[in-house]
Amino acid sequence: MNQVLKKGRVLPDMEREVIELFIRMADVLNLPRSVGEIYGLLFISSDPLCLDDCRIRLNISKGSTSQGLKILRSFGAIRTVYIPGDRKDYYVAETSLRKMASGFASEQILPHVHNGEDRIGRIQGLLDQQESDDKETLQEKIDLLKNWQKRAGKTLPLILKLIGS
Amino acid sequence: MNQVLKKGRVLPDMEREVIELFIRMADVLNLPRSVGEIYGLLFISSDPLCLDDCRIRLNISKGSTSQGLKILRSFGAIRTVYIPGDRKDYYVAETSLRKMASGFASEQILPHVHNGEDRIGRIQGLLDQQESDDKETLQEKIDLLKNWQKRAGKTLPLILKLIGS
DNA sequence: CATAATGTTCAATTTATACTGAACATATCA
DNA sequence: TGATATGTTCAGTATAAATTGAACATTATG
Repeated sequence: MNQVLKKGRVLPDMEREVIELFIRMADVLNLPRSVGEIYGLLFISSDPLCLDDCRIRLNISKGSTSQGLKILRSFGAIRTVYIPGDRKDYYVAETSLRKMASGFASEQILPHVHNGEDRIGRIQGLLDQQESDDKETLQEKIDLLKNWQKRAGKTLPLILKLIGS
Repeated sequence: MNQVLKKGRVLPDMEREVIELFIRMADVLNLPRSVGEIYGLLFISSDPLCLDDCRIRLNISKGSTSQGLKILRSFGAIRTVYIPGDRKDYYVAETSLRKMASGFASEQILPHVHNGEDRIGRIQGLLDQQESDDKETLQEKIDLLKNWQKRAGKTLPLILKLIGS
């Protein structure tokens, strides 16, 4: 099939459905819609696409496309391929669930976990310098938080293991 | 400590921090801010609170409070307690991570998983009734999607197991 | 060096989502 | 029964987030 025609044609039903699927996934993962669209397009595309390919086929702006690709790169959901004699960057979708999950965990989840750790530390500090009649009860609750935190920290890597290759 | 005074006083630093922590958690889980606030307040409160207690202390609207409590009830993050001689509903925070995670999974995650299953079925249908030169490649990709779906379905219950009691 | 090609950034705008508050439903009480 | 207390619903509004597009970097090319 002619490359130019292929890139130029409107999205057929199946591509639409696949992209829609990834839009929903993006939504669940708290990622912008455009990120789902771009990943879906790259996932179903038979060859690498550049920024403009995505922009045109999805009918979204340059800025959104650039941001979207950046986010996808940030957790390893896409990978750059070099095409000789072309200055543009071309992308393909990474298909290893393991890689993506691990990238997503470390880039999008861990920061929140660490943020939570900090905050719990600060809460403990506030309790320590406080004199109150229900100090013990409060301490129990903070201990509960610490326990959740610990379990979250341990479960995350286990999940990645479970997801396998 | 006097019950009336206690309920009426402004939120002290520690409660603020705890609530802030749950606001962040709610954000990660794609839940409205108010849901995090309400859960946080109930979590740190030493006694059950009714809708109006939450509304007043958090300074949010009746509607938000009602909706938030409904969402928290929907996945078992809070529990109603009966207080004799009072017509109001009183709530306490559920503290079993297991219960909450399982409720959250079945109420907030599984519907998306099922939705995805449906869509993948539809995509397979579209491919079946199509004659294209790259049919095999596309079938491989759909198979990949099915594989992800299957692993997601199997991993979810395992996560719940891991989280333990 | 000037021009063109490519990608990034960010202020302004649009869009999606959550929140508000008044009207409503329901239950209790006098 | 009418008045009061409690909670829900939902149309309108406010808020937060994503998107746009033009200006700006950067790099290549003639």
